[in-house]
Amino acid sequence: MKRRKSPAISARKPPQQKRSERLVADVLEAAVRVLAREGAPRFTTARVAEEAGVSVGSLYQYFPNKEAILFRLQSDEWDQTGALLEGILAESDKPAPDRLRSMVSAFFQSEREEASLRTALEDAAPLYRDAPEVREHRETGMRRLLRFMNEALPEVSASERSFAAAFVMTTISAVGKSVSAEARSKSETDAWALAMGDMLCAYLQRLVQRKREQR
Amino acid sequence: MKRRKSPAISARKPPQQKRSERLVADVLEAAVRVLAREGAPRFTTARVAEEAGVSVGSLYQYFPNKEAILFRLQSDEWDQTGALLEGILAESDKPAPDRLRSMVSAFFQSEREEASLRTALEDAAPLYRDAPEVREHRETGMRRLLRFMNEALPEVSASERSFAAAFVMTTISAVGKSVSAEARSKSETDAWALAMGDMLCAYLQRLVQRKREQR
Amino acid sequence: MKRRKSPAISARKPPQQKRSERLVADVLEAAVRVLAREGAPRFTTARVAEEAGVSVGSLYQYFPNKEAILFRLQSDEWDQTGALLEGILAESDKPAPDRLRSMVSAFFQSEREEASLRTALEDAAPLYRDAPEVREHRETGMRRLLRFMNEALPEVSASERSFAAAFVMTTISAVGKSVSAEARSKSETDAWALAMGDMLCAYLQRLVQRKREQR
Amino acid sequence: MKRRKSPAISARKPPQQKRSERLVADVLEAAVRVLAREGAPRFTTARVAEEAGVSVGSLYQYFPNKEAILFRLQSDEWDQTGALLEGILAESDKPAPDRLRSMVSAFFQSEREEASLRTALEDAAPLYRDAPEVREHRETGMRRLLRFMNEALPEVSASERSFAAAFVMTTISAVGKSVSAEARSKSETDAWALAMGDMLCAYLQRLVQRKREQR
DNA sequence: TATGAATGAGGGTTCATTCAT
DNA sequence: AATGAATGAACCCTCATTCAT
Repeated sequence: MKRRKSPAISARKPPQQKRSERLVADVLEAAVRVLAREGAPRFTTARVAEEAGVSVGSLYQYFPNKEAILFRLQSDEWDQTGALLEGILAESDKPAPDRLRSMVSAFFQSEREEASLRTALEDAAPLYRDAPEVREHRETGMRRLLRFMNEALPEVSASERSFAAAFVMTTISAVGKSVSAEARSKSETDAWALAMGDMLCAYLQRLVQRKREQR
Repeated sequence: MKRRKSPAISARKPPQQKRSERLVADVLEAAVRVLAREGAPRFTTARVAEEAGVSVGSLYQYFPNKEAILFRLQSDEWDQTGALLEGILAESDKPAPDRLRSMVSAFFQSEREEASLRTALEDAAPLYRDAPEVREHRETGMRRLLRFMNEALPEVSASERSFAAAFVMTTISAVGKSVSAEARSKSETDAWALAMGDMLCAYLQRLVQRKREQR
Repeated sequence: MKRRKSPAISARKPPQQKRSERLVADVLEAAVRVLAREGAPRFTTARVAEEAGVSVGSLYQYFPNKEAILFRLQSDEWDQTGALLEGILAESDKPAPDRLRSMVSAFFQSEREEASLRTALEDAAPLYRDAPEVREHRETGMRRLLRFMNEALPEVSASERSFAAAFVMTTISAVGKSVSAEARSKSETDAWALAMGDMLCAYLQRLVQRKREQR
Repeated sequence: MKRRKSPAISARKPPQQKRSERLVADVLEAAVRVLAREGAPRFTTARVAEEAGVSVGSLYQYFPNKEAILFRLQSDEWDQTGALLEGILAESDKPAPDRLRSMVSAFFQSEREEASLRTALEDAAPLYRDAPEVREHRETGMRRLLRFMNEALPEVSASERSFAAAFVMTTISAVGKSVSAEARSKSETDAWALAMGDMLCAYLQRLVQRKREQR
């Protein structure tokens, strides 16, 4: 596919006054509602502005374009979830497998709770996906997981650990999306999280065993 | 998210004549090229018609709307891949785990090979996702996998098997998408397929062991 | 000044049918009216379409963008005037100075006759000025004038002749614009043409004399 | 073309305080930079204000609208160049033709030196052209040139002199614009000034000769 | 049956100007 | 006096779909 322009996506200016902060917050909340209610294809700046009770002009004073709003939504979400998951992975008093399971469960539930928003954001991904800012988020996430992996798989070589981290991250995040897309109930989501936890622990354990057998 | 109109998506009329079949095929091939070359947002009926060397009018004789073309593309793809994977899973002379691994590998590679098309189709998913026909495909896929699971996990209860099938299917398909989206090399894709095979086998094995321990 | 994108400006497709030709003609005529009536800043595709009794969509089927309409207007005008002037300059039975004077007069009058259009087109020049097609027109004009100069100034060196041609061309065209901009009466325009003719002839004569004195 | 509203264009209030003068000067300098850097279509009040380090509100305290800024730029330029040229034309110890040539040269060079600004101002002309203040400038210029003509062509009738002045003025100014638009080098500009000087002198001389022959 | 011209609502974005603070 | 947030009409352009030929 031809690479298409991916225009600036970062916030146009940092809201400096109370008034502006309120406006930015209003816009973002309105965006969430529009996205969830109307879906990605009907997510337009005009609709967001109207929903926010604000003029389009004002909206464009704080977001350089439509993509920026979506990216901001996604970015905020990543930040929140990221912090949550990091907290879980860092509880060093618990055994590593338990932490992994908890993390998966927390992640799946958080995806499920705002399923319609998640799906819509996913649909809108083509609009912000190519921005360089996205990389950073991904890398931050990777660093967090890697820190956990270093602790959980000390015997395994660095390169293998690195691969495992990428593999686990992709798997969790991809399956998480699917779980939210199918909008299952809380208990059903738990079942999925359990299975995923099982599977990942089995995988990590196998990595360790293999290492031991090599000696 | 509000359920939006999901207009008819099935072919408008079964192509009854050689001429028509040719036309439908031309359109679909053109659609693939347009999608891969221009991406989902620039996938328009006009462009497809032009690429196919056909008039828009003719195109609308055989497809009720744009979504129908996309759905047909996806549908054909599902049919093909489904058949391929079923073939692999059904090779009853090989051990089940080997078959599972082969299947994952075949699937990941097929996703990778037409990555740009896959990504574009994924981007266009909101346009056809809500159609009822999609369910059928999913169910067909499930049936196939279930048949394999019955054979691979005979000791496990039917309900557990059913869940495992859904879980495995979702995981493979979700991660497969990610793999194609990142457009990795053949060898890198192999590494991912290997890891995924490992992980799934570990998971299934664990299901069996747990059953045995319960006795 | 930073160079800004100058998107394609040539006709989108050659009108192939009677119907289309009619449409293109209607649009161009409407464009002339809009330009003359409302001025360059209010020259919008919507207004042109409405004036032409045509939908915007149709307009965009034959012109890739607004600039293209303006360029086409200018281009047609250049073609017409160019042919007219070439005819005058090529009347080899008349003395060269007479031809030059006739040419200036014809040019000034043609500029005056559609003064408001000319002014508006001039105002819109920034929109099409950077297109490569414009160069061609200028070069065609230069070639024509140069042919005349070769005949009128045989004694003068080629490089001097070339410079003189550029100089004469720029002068006539620049002053012609001013004349039309000030929308003078026919007789006043004649006076200006006369003066310009005098001046140019004096200039050319001086070039020749200087050459002779060098010998 | 319909006469469109030409809103007040003169400075909103005479800057009475040092602070205000500074602000007006800052805005004008910023305007020059914006115009030269971004071109006429991107010349916006917001950009000018930002470049000047001033709020839009302040800007509107001293200029009633965008056009006023542009007009002021043009006006200042006219004043400056006018004074320069008058100085040259008034050097009564030199022969008239020499003065005329010097004047042309000075004018062409001054146009060339700030070519991008000149072009942009020219592009913006539709915005301020219709203002009555423009007439005054033109008339001031005419008075200056006329004074020179009276001295250079004493034998010629007043009406003829008057016409000649208008003709010379228009020619120089029109061709000057073209020269700056094509952004030639200093030496090339000199060549053009030389030719223009030659031509104008030949023209004036011819006027005189014709007068003498009439006697 | 095939064509492709025609439609026009709707999309994203800009900008001159005002006015509450 | 100075600020700069807010406005919203207006702009250019696209595209799914129809229908006269």
